[in-house]
Amino acid sequence: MRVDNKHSALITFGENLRNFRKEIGLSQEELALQADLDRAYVGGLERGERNPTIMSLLRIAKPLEVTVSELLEGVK
Amino acid sequence: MRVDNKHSALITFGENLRNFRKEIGLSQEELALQADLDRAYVGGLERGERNPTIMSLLRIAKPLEVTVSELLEGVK
DNA sequence: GTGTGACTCCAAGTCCGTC
DNA sequence: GGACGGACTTGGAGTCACA
Repeated sequence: MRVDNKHSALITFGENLRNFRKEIGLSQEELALQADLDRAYVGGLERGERNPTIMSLLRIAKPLEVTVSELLEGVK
Repeated sequence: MRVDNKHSALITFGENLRNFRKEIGLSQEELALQADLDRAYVGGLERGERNPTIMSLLRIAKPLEVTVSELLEGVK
């Protein structure tokens, strides 16, 4: 299920994710492939519609070459 | 269900959490109350047996007066 | 290349308890 | 105060088709 009531924390995380992804010049599709995730799932993360767990954050962080902590900078 | 195969990322997070909690001088029970979480759940987090979501991290971070990013420092 | 709704499956998170 | 377990409900993980 998607997060209907989008929380600002998830929006902020999604923006961070999108920024990091673009910096490295990947498409959602390419990132999804490298993170071994579905591209629709990655898209949902960027739009703040998902509330991922630490382990999911870890899978996303690795191909972006950032830490989980960096992905969550400014999240409150 | 509890996480049987404890991942090092979750162990690291659990240690961070325990350190922050003790610094502020709260019991697991008191923290759970302030975070509006179950006391058994907070214990499980500290032991690295749980894989929390961003929103759960946020609830824990608030009473500890730290950021989610700080809670996940060193997690990889 | 991305957004979105709908779906299944199983883990996140709750609530009770004992030691 | 903290570790741990059983049983339960909710919601995240993961996937697909189609726009």
